[in-house]
Amino acid sequence: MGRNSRKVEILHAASKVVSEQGIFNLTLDATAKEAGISKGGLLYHYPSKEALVQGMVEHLANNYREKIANNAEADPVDKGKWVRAYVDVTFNQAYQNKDMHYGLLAAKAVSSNSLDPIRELYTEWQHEIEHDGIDPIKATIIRLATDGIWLSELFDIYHIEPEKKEAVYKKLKDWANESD
Amino acid sequence: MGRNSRKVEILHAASKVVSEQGIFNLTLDATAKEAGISKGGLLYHYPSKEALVQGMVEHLANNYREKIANNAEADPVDKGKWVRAYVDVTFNQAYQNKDMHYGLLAAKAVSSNSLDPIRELYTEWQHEIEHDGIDPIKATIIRLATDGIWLSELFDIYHIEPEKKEAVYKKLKDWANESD
DNA sequence: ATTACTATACTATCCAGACGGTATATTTTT
DNA sequence: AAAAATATACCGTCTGGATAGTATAGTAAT
Repeated sequence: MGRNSRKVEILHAASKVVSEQGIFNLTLDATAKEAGISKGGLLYHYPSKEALVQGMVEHLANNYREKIANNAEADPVDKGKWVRAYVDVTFNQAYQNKDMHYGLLAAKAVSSNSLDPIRELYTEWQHEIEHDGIDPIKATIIRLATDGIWLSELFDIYHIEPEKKEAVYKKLKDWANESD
Repeated sequence: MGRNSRKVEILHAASKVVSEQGIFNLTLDATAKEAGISKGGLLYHYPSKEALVQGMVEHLANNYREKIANNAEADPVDKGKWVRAYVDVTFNQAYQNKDMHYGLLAAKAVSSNSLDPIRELYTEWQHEIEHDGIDPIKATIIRLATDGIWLSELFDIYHIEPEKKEAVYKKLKDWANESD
């Protein structure tokens, strides 16, 4: 219970299954096997598949929320700090650990309300971004463009060359720094 | 054979199943029932579930490609016409018929290469957008922001108020018109 | 001794795909 | 033109394998 509890390990295993074998293979058996426990053990922690997916979503939402909040807090400049935090975290941190992607896909596949924690999160961020001291429409566009990058990674649809991606990142950051 | 062939009707039925019941319920039975034919009849047209999803993806990719191309061709101003076409179609036409969404989700769920037609499509567009007479980075950002809107609709994650969405749309169009 | 956890065995359901048939054109042969 | 052959477009049933979830009998730790 004290350490990185088993429940979190199971969540990571589930993400790994989705990432390597696709949503349709996110079965209780596959997750248990990946986590190195028995199916019974898995069901002890998450009594149903839906509960497992719910756990994935809640975990990633909390993680993401914390990352962005920390990033915004650490920013010495107040104006535009939430927008910058959103851009920074999504560009630089979200890709290492793609749990966000797979959790989202799993949640979308399983049921509509399993996405509720994500909805809540986005509502919070949208509020911060619109009251961040910069033009709210411009701030929203910066955020949307960041989401666009994220979409392309999520579906693995197209790849912007690294230099181009870097240039996009720089320009978005510039905009988040401009007075208006 | 002459009219809106049965195969297309089946594709729409499959999209409807995904939209109303989620990916996990995209079964051959459910699709057949929705299309008003028997399972055997369905399998006559699409010999496997994978073939069905492949059909969905190809159909929506062709549709989308055509829409954007028509829009770009109809634009009297050459500079920025592809960017404007992308923004216009995605904002104003893609949402009515959400086949794009569900087809994409189904493809992502089924297998990696079933997304190939979409990849090809995006590669084409990216090329046009980067050679559209406006700053390629700015053009890319406009496109990414448009994708961001699309992501939010796809996952039904958050809703920007209509006036705000309209303002975003206007600003993106403005940018696509600037000389820069 | 209670809690946290594991493992095995089992049930009931679901689903993809195969298969054998039917009905109705269309084409070819005679 | 009649008969025979072929192609197209379905229908309904069956089966084998997979899967969610249950039941239960345990073990290890605190």
